[in-house]
Amino acid sequence: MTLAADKLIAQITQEISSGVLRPGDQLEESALVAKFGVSRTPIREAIRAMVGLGLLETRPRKGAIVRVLTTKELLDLFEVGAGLEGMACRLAAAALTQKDAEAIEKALENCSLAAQTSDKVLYSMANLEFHAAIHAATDNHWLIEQLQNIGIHINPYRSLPYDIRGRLAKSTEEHAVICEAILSGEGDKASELMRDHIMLQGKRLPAVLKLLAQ
Amino acid sequence: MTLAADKLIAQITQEISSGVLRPGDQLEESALVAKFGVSRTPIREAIRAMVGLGLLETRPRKGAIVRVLTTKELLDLFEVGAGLEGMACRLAAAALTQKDAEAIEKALENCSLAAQTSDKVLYSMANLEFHAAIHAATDNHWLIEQLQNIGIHINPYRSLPYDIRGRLAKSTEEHAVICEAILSGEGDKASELMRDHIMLQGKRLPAVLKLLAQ
DNA sequence: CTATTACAATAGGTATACATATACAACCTA
DNA sequence: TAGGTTGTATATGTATACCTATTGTAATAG
Repeated sequence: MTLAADKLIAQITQEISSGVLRPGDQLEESALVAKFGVSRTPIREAIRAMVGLGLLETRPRKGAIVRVLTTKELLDLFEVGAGLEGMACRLAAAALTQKDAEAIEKALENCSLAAQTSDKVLYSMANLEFHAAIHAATDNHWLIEQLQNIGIHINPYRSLPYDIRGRLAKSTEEHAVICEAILSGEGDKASELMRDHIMLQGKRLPAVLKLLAQ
Repeated sequence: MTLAADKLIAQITQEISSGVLRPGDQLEESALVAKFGVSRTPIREAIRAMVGLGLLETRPRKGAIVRVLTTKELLDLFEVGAGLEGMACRLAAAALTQKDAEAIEKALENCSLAAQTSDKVLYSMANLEFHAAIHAATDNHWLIEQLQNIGIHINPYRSLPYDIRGRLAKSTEEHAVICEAILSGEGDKASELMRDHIMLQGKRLPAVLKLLAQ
């Protein structure tokens, strides 16, 4: 027996993350009423919750739009994300269990396979799996939540980051070194490697944004 | 013309942060209706927004309570907070302006003065000022938001952390070393010092929680 | 005396009605 | 013809009514 608002939050979040809803898009309550077949009350509750999560923004009497991030804000977000991903590596190295280690290695293997076949969609999934495996290994739920939230925010802006020739193989190599550092307990080293790994993508962000703006 | 829900969010957040509302306290909608003189609609909107912010939690048909953090969750929160505070130092060292430097030094001086007079309330304020000055110097608004949110969460649990003899002076010393590292551009060093500085308080958290539980 | 069930009261979940501000368009005036 | 003002339509903000699930209490049965 889930609440109507919770279902709406999940659905709308998914649409934002997947790019169906794009930054700046207006969310008209009446349209959502028609679309989801519920009254305005749960719609408005979902909207307010997502404002709290930073996914939407509202202006009085102007309704809700999907939050638009400036290039500066996105770079800030990347910076924090890179730092948190690094932190995750450090904590993972310190708290690693056998199960965690196996999950990370499995994900790394999937990355490798996807990179060999140059399958971008598959690689994207394996990439997420790799990072998620590290997150899980931290055993720090607050950190995991923050990283998930940042992922939702960043996702719409990284539609085509893997188009650069040879990037898949390079990225997998970086993953391998990070994985090795975590498994050997070198938390600080893994942390810095991961931060650099993420910031590398952040550096390309302005170019990606230019493409998306066209 | 601010929205009713926004005012409610600010008010209730303040009450949580200041300890008027304690973790686990029930927020009855009818009581809030009576207290604030608005209808249930904006009340519920405020509640949902604060759920998104992580300050409240709701169970279906059971309404909202102030989010209760287990000791584990609080330690996780401290860990992330320490990491982000460290990150703030690193970024501050990299982006420091003259104005920022002066603000940090001013705050450090206030810490020193408060420590000399052993004024715990004054020290608490100066301490916040010191950290806020570093946050501002990062020029990373996302990071600042996260740190503020974590502060709101941690605040209710640190009512009496400065009772340990000599802690004020010691803490100020640590601040001084951190300040020096930032001002001299040693970001990584400042980052680690700050992380240790925060984690030191985190280590004492279980003891503090035991006191609060009595 | 205790345990279980049923009923009632209460509080949250949803729908809808009402109020108001904003935006757009049309018309009037200069 | 251009600009401003006014009116109307629409969408958001707020209030309230209705419904349902949960909880507590009381009564009855074992």
